[in-house]
Amino acid sequence: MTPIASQARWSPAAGRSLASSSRGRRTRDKVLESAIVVFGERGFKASTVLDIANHAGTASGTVYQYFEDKNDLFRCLLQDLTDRLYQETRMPVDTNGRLVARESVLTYLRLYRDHASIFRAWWELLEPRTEFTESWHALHNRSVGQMVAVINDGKKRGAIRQSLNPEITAELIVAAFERPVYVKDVLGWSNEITDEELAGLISQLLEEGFAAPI
Amino acid sequence: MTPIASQARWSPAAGRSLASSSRGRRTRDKVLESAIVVFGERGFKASTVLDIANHAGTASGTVYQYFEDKNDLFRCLLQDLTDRLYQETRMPVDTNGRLVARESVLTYLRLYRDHASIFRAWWELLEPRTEFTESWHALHNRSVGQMVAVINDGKKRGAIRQSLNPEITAELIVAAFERPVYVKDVLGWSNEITDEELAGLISQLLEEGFAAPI
Amino acid sequence: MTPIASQARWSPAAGRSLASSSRGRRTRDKVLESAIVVFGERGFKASTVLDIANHAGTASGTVYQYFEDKNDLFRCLLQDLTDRLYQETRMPVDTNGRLVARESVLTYLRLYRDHASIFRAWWELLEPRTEFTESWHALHNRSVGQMVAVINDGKKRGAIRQSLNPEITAELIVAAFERPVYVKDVLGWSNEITDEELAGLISQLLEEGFAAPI
Amino acid sequence: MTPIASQARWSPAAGRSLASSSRGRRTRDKVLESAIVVFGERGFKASTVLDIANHAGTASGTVYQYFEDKNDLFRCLLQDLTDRLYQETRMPVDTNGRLVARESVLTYLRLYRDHASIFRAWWELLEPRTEFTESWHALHNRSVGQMVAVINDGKKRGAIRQSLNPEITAELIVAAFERPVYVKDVLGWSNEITDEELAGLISQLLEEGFAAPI
DNA sequence: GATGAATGAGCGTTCATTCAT
DNA sequence: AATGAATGAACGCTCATTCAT
Repeated sequence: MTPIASQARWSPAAGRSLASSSRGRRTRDKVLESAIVVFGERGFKASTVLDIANHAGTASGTVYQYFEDKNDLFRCLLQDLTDRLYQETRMPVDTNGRLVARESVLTYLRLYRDHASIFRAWWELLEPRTEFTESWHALHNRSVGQMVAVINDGKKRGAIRQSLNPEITAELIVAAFERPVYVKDVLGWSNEITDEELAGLISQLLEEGFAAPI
Repeated sequence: MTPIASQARWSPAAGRSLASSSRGRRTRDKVLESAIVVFGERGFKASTVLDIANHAGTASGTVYQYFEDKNDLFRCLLQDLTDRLYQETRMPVDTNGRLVARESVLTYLRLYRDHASIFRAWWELLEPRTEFTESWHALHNRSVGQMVAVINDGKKRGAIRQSLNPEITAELIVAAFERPVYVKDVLGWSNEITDEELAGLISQLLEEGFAAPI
Repeated sequence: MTPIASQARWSPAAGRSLASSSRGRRTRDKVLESAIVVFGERGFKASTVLDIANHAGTASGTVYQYFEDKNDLFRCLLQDLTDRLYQETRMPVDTNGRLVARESVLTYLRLYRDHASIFRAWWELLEPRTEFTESWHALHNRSVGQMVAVINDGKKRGAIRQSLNPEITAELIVAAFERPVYVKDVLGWSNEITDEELAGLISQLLEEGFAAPI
Repeated sequence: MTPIASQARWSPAAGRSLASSSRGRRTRDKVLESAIVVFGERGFKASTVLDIANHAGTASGTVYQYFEDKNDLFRCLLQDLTDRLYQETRMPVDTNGRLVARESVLTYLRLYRDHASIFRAWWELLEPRTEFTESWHALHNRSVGQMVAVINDGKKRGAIRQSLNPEITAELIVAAFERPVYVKDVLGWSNEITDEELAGLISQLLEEGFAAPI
């Protein structure tokens, strides 16, 4: 449906290892985990390599054994995240073979929340345009593409009005659930919306709209 | 409806002038304009005071004649923007006395586009929580509040289903038009949505939903 | 007795005027007075030319009409002070023709207090060695010289033991009254010593010593 | 007698190390030594961090590995000094159990001379009132307190006249030996006074006064 | 005479990155 | 594999001084 991110998968940069010993692997993992925590707490730019190393209980130089630079560290983190995202967010189908948005939205919200730290850094790095922009775009396109599929399915079934532009509508729908979760989970501003309410509203919107029943 | 931002208006910090001579006013304006351009190009954090000064054709020290620091410069820019925003985005009423979202959304989109540079910096500064968070929140609440009014109006008229939670729905609607314009105008990723289409969809969503007519 | 400061008297530097019009004279005076106040409040280095100009109600450029630079401004102030000091602190003589220290010390203390602002800046400027060091030295030598005279007079009269080295003793005596007044009036640390007590002790020290009467 | 300085002892600020390797310790020591030299040459304010780093043969950043800022560097230097001062300047007692000033003054003078650079910076930092004022005050009070003890002891023995106010007199005596050493060793103006002469005079002053023997 | 806008050298400080151990 | 000391470019900001008006 939507093209998979075309960029090369992350792999250790020249001169950096993937840790062959188990001791090395443990250290590398600690660094990665610490990066998630620290990025989540302070954002990407405000996190220093020393912060991350300290949190991992290693020396700052150790980070550079496994990662070329701060960006490379994040690149690796991001690879993990997008892998999971691409695996876990598939468009579900209901018992009648209809594509349904509800489950998909719920999954997305859950993943977002679970990886809020990384999303936080990711957003920060979209601007000014960086190497991370493209992967974000790819993911976004995928979400939109899934929503387009739902809309087209609905149209075929006669449940959604034919005049609707699927792409634009999908963009709008995706925005409608992505933004609140960003504000809530990334910026940490508690709004009162639960995932269920959000997913419910999105479904309703697609299936019945907000108009009063006749 | 929604409380107006309570924070103090911007005024020159202690020791900074508002430029009494016309030469000074011209310089100050150049600095302000340059800040808009440079912030728009590189974002807030990546823009150095020297970048701005160079673009304005002045020495870096000149910036500090008029502004206390980089934040103060942005604060001033933001004041201008929010002033315009609060003035120009009022909820319009149609000939039958109904609140209508369409015009309001269009105005919002236009202002956003005109001041994309500032919005860009603003978003960047929301994280981690800064002094600019509150004013953003205030503006956001205002947008949501206006949308709540539209929904309640629709309910009273029997055009919107009674079961709808106005606050949550409004939040979702605002997200639906704010996000695309952010992505398009701030991040500069051309999507294919025109303002009219967006505003039209929002209206339709509120008035008829997306469901196929029976 | 002691050589008068040998350096040139202060006069307006090249390109600076002594104010010919009365308006100019008024401005110049305001600047001078403000400098005293501001130096007294913040010390020399921490006082900016703008501080002084603001306090005088003039523009910063105006200061440079009359003074070459910040140092020159202080140089002028210092000239006034040393003029007064050299005029007013003469070694007094009692009815029997004996040189007496008491009055001299009191005068010194009073002048010090009246011009604490300038002394404050002066001390600050002694380090690292500056052009103001020499004049300070000259004044100090004068004080010491006067004290030497008192001691020699006392010796001649048989009131002070012959074995005493007049120069060293004088140095010590001058220190004994200068330091407390510096700490009190310049640094502003209230100690409990009044001028009278100090002068009295100095006299007693010279005339009777601290030893218990036999 | 006099309360010991109550402030916290110096320890590396957050994020600064005490150098765990011997190479680091060597560097840190070089920085400390250089600071003493440079402060001694130019005073505190006029010494830049780069001056110190250059003198130590390191990069400016290296200074910040060990010290939070210029003040912190001085704070550390001061700790060393006051430690030695408090250890080494105790009020000595003669064979008859009498408190004697002579040795105490000599010790003080020696320490002062050995650490003239630091005293120089210290004095500079007393004005305007800084964090270093309190510790200076504490040390000064200690000196005065010791002198008060000597005077009271002398009174008890009947060697010093009863009418003398011990506090004021002590203040004056301390000034009498502190000031000349400051002028000589800190400001570097050679006066002709040797430590022995100074200490001798102070003793004589206390024990016999300056009056001629009857 | 007076103004105040403009300058820019210079400072303190940060932090990603390197590299000897 | 891990360390942490060392680096130095780069930034934000200050302020004495100049000069066109």
